[in-house]
Amino acid sequence: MTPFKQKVIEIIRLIPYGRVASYGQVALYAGSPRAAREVGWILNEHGKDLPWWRVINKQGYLSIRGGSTYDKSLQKKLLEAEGVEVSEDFEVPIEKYRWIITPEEAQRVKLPEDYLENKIRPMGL
DNA sequence: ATCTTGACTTGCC
DNA sequence: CGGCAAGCCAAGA
Repeated sequence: MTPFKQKVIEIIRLIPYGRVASYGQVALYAGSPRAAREVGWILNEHGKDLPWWRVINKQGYLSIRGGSTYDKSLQKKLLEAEGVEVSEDFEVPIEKYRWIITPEEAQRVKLPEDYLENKIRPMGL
């Protein structure tokens, strides 16, 4: 269990009910802006202990692949149960539901200071 | 040690 | 819209 993994798990647990975050966003908050792929790997491994359905890709699509333990239909159901809109083709208006970390939470997970000073936001925001 | 893969993202046609 | 390459980090072969 690497520190990065621990962080990622911590971050994902911070995502509130009814909100979503992208893989890249989680990676960013965990201190490695480009480790989005690793986030997916971690979710696949620790999904059972996490609100895995609140993590989607940046374009708003549910990224789960066929072979995974989890599937899009279940994710769609779980999201809708929290009030998040999911279209027929599994697209979510992510900007509408995106979770932005608060300074308090950032401190709790020891997010490097410059992330806050520069007011770094999720990629593309 | 080296190479491939992946629930990703971005940039460049 | 769509495809493709590169970057990233860890796991497995």
